[in-house]
Amino acid sequence: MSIMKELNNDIEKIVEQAGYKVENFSLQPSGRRDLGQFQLNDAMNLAKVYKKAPRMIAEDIVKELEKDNKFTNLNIAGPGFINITLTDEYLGSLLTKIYNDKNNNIDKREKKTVVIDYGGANVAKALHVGHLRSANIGEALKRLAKLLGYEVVGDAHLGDYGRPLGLVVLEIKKRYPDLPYFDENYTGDYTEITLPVTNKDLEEIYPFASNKSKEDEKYLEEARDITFKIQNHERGYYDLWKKVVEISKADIKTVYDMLNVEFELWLGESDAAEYVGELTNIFEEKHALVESEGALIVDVKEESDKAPMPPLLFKRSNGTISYETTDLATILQRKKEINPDEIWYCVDARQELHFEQVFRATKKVGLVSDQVNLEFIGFGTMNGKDGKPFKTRDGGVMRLKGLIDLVEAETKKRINKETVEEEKQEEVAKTVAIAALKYADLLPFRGTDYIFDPEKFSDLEGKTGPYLLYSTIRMKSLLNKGENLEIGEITKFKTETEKDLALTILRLPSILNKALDSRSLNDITEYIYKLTSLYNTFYAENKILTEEDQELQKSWLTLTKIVYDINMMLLDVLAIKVPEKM
RNA sequence: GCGCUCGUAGCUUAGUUGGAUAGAGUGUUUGGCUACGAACCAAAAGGUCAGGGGUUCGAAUCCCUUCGAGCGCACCA
Repeated sequence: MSIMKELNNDIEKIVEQAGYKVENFSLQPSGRRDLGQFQLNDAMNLAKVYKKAPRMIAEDIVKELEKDNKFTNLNIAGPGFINITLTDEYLGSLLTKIYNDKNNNIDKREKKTVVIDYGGANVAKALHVGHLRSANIGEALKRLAKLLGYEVVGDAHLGDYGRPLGLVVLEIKKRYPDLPYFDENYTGDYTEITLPVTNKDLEEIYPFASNKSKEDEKYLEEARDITFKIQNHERGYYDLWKKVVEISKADIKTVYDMLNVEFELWLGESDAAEYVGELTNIFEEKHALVESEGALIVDVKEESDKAPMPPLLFKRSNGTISYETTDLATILQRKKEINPDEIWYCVDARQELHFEQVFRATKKVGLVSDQVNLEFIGFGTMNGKDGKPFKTRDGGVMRLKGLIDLVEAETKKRINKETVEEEKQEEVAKTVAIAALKYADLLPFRGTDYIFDPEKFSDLEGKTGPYLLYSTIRMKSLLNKGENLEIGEITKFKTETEKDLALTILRLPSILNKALDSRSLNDITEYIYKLTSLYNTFYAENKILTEEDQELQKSWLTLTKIVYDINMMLLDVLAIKVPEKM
């Protein structure tokens, strides 16, 4: 348990001793630092319960608090705000405990297993800027949940199934009809064949085939036929499909690697396919499937619905399964293979209705136990400056790789040529670029749409990833230079800045838990900026290495180390790497 | 039409289980490198929290309403 939580519990007991019971007691950082470090707002609410003037209640509480010598400057303001300040000695001792063990500044949670679905990349299509959010948010949520004690499994959940792949295989057949894959008499091993198609070709082939299928009915019919063949594991077509997936997956992986996104599982829609039969049986046993206009649907309406709820499409009139069904099969698969307590879907907010339908159908037939929490974690759309979904100037989507290159070109210009060895400069430029990109993306609240502007991601000053890296590296450099000096205890504060810094450090456990509760990273991105900029103020105010008061110097170095450790931990949660120098 | 998400400084935004004086960054103006890394620090100016009404000790936050924006509403995924 964090020391802040202990302090919170101590004060709750003191309030009880004063004769008052508060629901969900929580000590809050003060909004008026001129009056105190912490504030208790409960006297106003207690006034109604105990039918007593709030200021009288506040006085009772303060009287009890005064008995404890770790508090100072206790006062009551306004209608009954209680302001609490910790003595320097006590505040310093709290920080020393955090220096000794960072678990004193974290509140872990009860263990549970969570699957996070945050990939959604499609085979044979380039990752575009729209994939940035799910990758960043999902990866960071996963790391945050892990830090707080959950078992977490991230799944890339590749879009590797269905008609798009049929189209790609068809187009390859048109272009290279002589490949052994299409030769019925071929009896050799397909894995030994080198495909004359690169990932780059695939990215061109899919849009080409997709457009052609819209104009050419016969072509579309052929694609449907090939899709069917692939799904039935027909020799040749199935093997070519696997090859295409393999090529594309390798490329997708390199982009995710750049973003420090690491999936525990690289499963795809096709991996859930083998569960469709079992899934259909379950739905049939529960009599949940209804025929409608030649298709099989599941009625997912509920009485409390305010809006019309369309039925879930289980099987299309042409016999193929819909992506709702694929998602249902995936839930069944995860239940059988992982048996998680929760499944989180980190996807674009526009998919909310789809997942609502899937979740309802899941519950309707009891696919997973009622205890299992299926959660839709939607994020806002990336819009262009015109307020519409972002498009490049020529109307296309901007590739993720292109965006990374763009930012990298900016960071490259700023590399410190004197501290960074020449052979490392390119790698450092990339690391800093990724930091800029990820931090800018994680800064706005998850739920709302945000304006995507490539220039915004290229900002390297102010509230940005590079600022955090720069400051953190500077702390490390300072600690290295002072490695022979004493460190390990905080006994003295010189200015309010240091105390602000100390109080900000103590807020960490509640920030982490709030972030996990709201499934949003902006609490963390805001916090790390606040902490770092406060540190930079402190850094500019004092000359630490030449300070003559050794007790003060020791306190300062200890403070520096604590902030440095928190920064490293939080940047790791955000999946942002810190170079040695930049 | 129905539903969902929103509207905060010139721009991008935080704050939304109700708390005291709405915070940042950027841009503009200005000051600071012969002190530990200036991708830094300091200061100024910039707000009818879309408009109106209500709830109460207290509203950017909750409720109602008007205006405006984006998105979704079964055989694409």
